[in-house]
Order: sequence, then structure tokens, then C-alpha cells
Amino acid sequence: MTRPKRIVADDPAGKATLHDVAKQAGVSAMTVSRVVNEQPGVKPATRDRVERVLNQLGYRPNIVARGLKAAETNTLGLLVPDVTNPYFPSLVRGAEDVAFDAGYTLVLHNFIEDREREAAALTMFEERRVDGVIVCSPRLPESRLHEHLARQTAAVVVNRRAPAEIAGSVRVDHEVGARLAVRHLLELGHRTFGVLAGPDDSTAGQERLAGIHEELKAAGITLQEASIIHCPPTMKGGSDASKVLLERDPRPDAVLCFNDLVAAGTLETARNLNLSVPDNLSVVGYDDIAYASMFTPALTTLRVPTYELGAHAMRMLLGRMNGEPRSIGIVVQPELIVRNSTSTPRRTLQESSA
Amino acid sequence: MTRPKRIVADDPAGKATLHDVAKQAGVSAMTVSRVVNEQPGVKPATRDRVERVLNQLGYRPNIVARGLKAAETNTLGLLVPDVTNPYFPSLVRGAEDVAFDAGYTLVLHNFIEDREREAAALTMFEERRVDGVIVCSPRLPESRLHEHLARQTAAVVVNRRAPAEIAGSVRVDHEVGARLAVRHLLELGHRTFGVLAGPDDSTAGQERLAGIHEELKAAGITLQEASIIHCPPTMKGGSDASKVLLERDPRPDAVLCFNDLVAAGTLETARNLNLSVPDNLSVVGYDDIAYASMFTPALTTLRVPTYELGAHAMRMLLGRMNGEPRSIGIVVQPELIVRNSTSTPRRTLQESSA
DNA sequence: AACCGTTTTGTTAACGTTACCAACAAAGAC
DNA sequence: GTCTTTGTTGGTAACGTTAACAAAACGGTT
Repeated sequence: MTRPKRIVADDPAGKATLHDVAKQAGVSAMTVSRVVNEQPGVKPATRDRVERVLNQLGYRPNIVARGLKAAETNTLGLLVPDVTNPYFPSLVRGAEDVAFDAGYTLVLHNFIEDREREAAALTMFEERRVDGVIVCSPRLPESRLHEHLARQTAAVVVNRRAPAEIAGSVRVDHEVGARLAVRHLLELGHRTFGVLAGPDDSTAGQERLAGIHEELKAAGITLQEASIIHCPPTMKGGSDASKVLLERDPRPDAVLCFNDLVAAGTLETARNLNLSVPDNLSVVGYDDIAYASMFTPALTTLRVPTYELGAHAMRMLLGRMNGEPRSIGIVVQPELIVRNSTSTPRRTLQESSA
Repeated sequence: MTRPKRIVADDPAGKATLHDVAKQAGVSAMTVSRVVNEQPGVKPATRDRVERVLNQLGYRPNIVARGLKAAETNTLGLLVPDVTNPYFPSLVRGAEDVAFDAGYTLVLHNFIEDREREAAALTMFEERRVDGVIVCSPRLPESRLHEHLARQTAAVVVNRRAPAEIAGSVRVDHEVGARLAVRHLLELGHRTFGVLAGPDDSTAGQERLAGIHEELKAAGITLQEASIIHCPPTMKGGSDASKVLLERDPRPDAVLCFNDLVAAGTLETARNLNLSVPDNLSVVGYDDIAYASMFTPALTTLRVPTYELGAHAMRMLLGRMNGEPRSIGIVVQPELIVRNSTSTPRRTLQESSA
């Protein structure tokens, strides 16, 4: 159970400190510090001598100690529901690329759709004294979330509104997205809808539901409660929930899915039930993940610029850390991408021929 | 450019220290420390009083300071080429789940297939004094990689061999995987092969090439150099490279792809060239990412248990950190998953009918 | 009341770094 | 040769925590 400090016992380069270097070079620690940080006011000869020892000992500044002194860790926290959902990796990449350029390191944490793990991660970020936090698609209720975020130096939430004094907000206009999808299906002639609404604690999901309801109401259609099923935002979640949905009577001829993974699960179920998509059933996804175009059939979905979402969020976070005026939240518009999973309903044809 | 220490100026819960709590409660810092760490030897009455102040001030231990004292940061580094490749998220999840249970925090870094960023990340991990590192699919040459890893307290590499005194190794038997794929295609009757070999600095790719060569040699077939094309391990990389490959004469009737993304790109190209997969062209992927079964057609590929790979690597890392006997590397076997992208070649039929 | 052992609490120093100020040396001004 | 001025270097303390030891308080014996 003892933890060896170094693997290679005789490695002199292990963990040399400023003092080690100072002693070896015959100068004070301060002088070494100045050399390391490229500060002026060191005689070239001294600098050379110190630098030689620095290299020889393989000195690496201890960022932990530096952070303790400076009360800054140069670390940012990024909290996402689950990197396994392809929506997030590119968002992470967007955030990471911006953070990297600004000299920050990212601590990534998945909370796996679990509120308690989300809260635990937020606490962990506090204890670690990260310089700022981005929380994607939080599942925590507002009060608890804000309590945590208020304790942070700076914070940005993605896919959620937030008061400017608590956190910046970068979000997708999910209501508009949902309306675009519904309008598309209405134009194709669909009248019987099903919704696989994702986790019920997702605010994005709630916004989409609102959009769906409004757009349908405008068309004089009411959506029955039983046609709305909440499910985990995964392929499995989609295939399970769609099994229930597609055995309802009347069977919906169009399904609006929480995201592309849920849509993928729905396609799978449809295949198993020998329902042809889009002939018997139209399916709309959400997010336009990279593989949506590869699905069978290629998925009609709403494109969300995830990389930019992450990059925006990170830029906003860095801005807030620097005390820049608190900008209003950023809202990006999703774009409807029509592919082959939606078409005019032909159920009647098929049924008459059956 | 000034960095405000707190967003909510009047938030008393901001960043209270042990001393703040001690003063408020009228005890010494040590006593508070004992309460925080749930150590015995504090009178219940005192403990209660301290705990009340602790809550009132919203004290959070400063892990940075604790780490400085203990020379342990409770942080582990995880370096991957690119989370955007669905191979990695589940590996990350595997590693993270194990690390989380053991009380460690993960610092994730993408090096985006860039050697210099890989080296920079490794240096960053050193400066941050992480307690251990896992490096996935390193692109760095052995000498440079080992130089970095030797400086770490503990290290594990995934998808690469390593001497036990430098790092643990968890890898997939890529040579066997490649041979399984080739054998499958040979059994179907294919004789003209193309290889989209991925990045030329990927050791996994090199192992697969070796496997392909051997298996073909055993069958008396030689693979022409020009039929091997290196490409980035992405969909774009695959579609670009396959364009070149599929316009060669004679056109290969079977393509072995570096991973499922490259295979996806190849399917796309085939569609554009009006080549039917699998009738005119068989395509084999690698990894069995979650969406491989959703592709058009469903992809024949080699299943790699990525989640377990990550979990194994993390367990091994924790073991090495605890000075457990250095186990020999773990090697997992990939499994051939036959779907619809491979079949007996029917090119001759089609050509005669054309 | 003096003594003991036990429990509870406090003091000091250290982890590695750097801000701040003091000390010193060298070079120039008179 | 003394007095600045400028340039270079060193000493001290502090960031927040905790290990190790020291001291006090307590309860019970004789």
C-alpha cells in the first residue's frame, strides 16, 4: 500500500524543486524562480548557469504549489452528462481547443445522467479550486444548481437559461427546433404524432415539448399525454420507449425523438416490427450527430453546431473570468436537415393492400 | 483584466479557510482539520460547534493545499487522440468509472493526432503532479514517450507495448484482429484487397498491417504497396483515401479499414461511385462502435471491448500506483462481427451483365 | 492534595512557489 | 574618493493544509 514516489528509483530528474536547483547552481531560489519565469533582472551569466542546472535536473515547475500561492489553478471544470453520447465529444473538443489556446487545462467529468453525481462533481470542482466551470445540460433543479454555481469564480451553463449574475448561458433554441420538426411533418401530411421526450429532468426536453405543443395547437391538433414517453437519451432508451409507443392504437405515423440516439433506437424497433421507415413511419432526430447520415435510412434531424457551442461557452467563461461585462446569453438556432427518414405517410395505402 | 475572486461579492461562503473557521469557532486550526477529516479525539461538544461554523461558512477543503502537503493530487491524467472518435468515449467512461470509485479525478486531454500536443500534454501532466497517467494510442515514438512516462509516478499505455518498468500495457491483439478479417474475406472468395491503413505513426495500424500481410502470404497472395493507403482515422480521411483506392485498376473487391469511421467514409465513397456494398465491394471496419450496426449496410467489423479496455487500464494504473507487483500486460482479443457489408464477390456477374 | 494515565487541544514547521523588500555590487556623476 | 543610481541577488513570509509533537484538561487513585 506504500506509494513509491518514483518508478525509476535512480532517476535524478524525478521531482527536483526550485531549492534543489538553487543549491546546485549556487544561487537563491528566487533567482531560479526568475529564470524559470523569464523575468528580467538576471545577469546573463547567472541565467545560463541556472538554465544548465534546470535542464540537467529536468526541473518542472510545480503547478500545484504555484496555484496555492496565486490562488489560481489554471484549471477549468467541464461537466457533461455522458461523453458516450456523440453530441458531447465535439462540444468538449470545442471547449478544449479554446481553453488550450488560452493556456488552461480542462478537468472533464461525466455525471451519467445522475443528479447526485452532478452535484458531487460540482463540489469536487469547488474543492479543487478550478478557475471556472462549464456545465452542459444540467439535470439539477435550478435552486441546487445555482447554489453551486454561485460559489464558483465563474460559470457558464450550456442548454439552460441562467441569470447573468450566476452564470453565462449558451443554448440552442430548442423550442424553435421542435417547431421546425413539427412543421415539416405537418407539411408532409402527418396528423398522428408520438414523442420520445428524453429524460424528464432535461430542460432542453421541456423546451422542445413546449414547442411541439404550440406548433400542433396552431394546427388544431392536440397531442395526447400517452403519446409522450420519457426515456434515457440513449439508443437503448429509444428502442425500449419506441416499442411502447408503436404498439399504441392508433399507432403514430410520425415520431419526434429527443436526440439522434433515441431516433436510432426507434429505427431499430421499427425494423423489428417490420415497419418501413419512412413509408409506414416518419422519424425525426435531434442534434445531427456525425453518423445520422449513415443510418438506415439517413436520418432527418435538427443540426446543432455542437463544436461552436463548446467554443462559445468557453470563450464566454474566459470572458467572465476576466471580469468582462456580463453579456446576455448566446442562443443559437438549429437547422432542419431533411434526409430519408421522413416522407408523406403511406400507411393507408399499405393498410389497404394488406 | 482583473480577476474577481468571487462573482457574488457578498457571498460569505466564498472561500473560507480552516483558520477562518477556527477563529470563528474559537478553536485551533488543527482541531478544525480533525473535524473535517473525521479523525477521532475531538470532544463531541467541540465537534458540534465546529461543524456548525463549517456549515455556516460553507467551508470546502482546499485540495490544492492538501495535495501540496501530501505530495499527492488525487488526480490522474488521461490522454487520448480524439474523443470525437467514438472509439474513445466509452474507453474514457470505463477509466473514469473506475477512477471515480477509487476517489480520483480525471484530467482528460485530446492531442488530436498531433505529436507535439501529445508531448505538451505529457509535460503538463508532470507539472500538475498527477498521481498517474494513462496514454491511449500514443503517436509519439518510443524514445520520447518513454522519457516522459519514466518521469511519472505510474503510467499505463493502451494499444501499445511497453517495458514493465516504464509503464503497464493494455492492448488489443490487432494482429489477430486483422487476420480474422482477412480470413473472413478469403473465405468469401475475395482475392483483390485494399487497405486503408490509418495514420502511419499508429502502432496499432502497423500491427494490423503485419497481420494482413502474414495472413495473405499464407494464402499465397501478395498485397501491392499501392493498395495500402494511410489516412487520418476519420470519416473524411476514409472517404478521401477510398476515392483514390477505388479508382485503382484492378479495383479491389474488398477493403480493410483502419476503423469504423474510415469504413463509414468508404461506404460513402462507394455510394457516390455507384458501387453496391457488399455486391461490388466488401468493407470491413474495426472497433465495432455503437453505430456500426446502424450504417448502410450494417458494417462487418471487429469488436473491441473499449469500456473494459479503459477499466482494465485504470485498474492497472491504480495497482501500479500502490506498488503492486508489475503484472505483465493485458492483451484482449477482438471478435469478428459479420454483418452486411461483406459477401461473396459478385463483380464478375455485374460486369458481364453491364 | 499529589499523582497518574487518558483524552482533548494547541503549536510549530513544512510542502514548493513567489511577492515584497532589503542588501549588495558595479557603474557613473561630481 | 564619496555619493547616487542602476542592476542583480538574497531573505522572509505567506498561500491552506496537516504530521508530529507539546501542553493542557480531565477523571480517577492513593
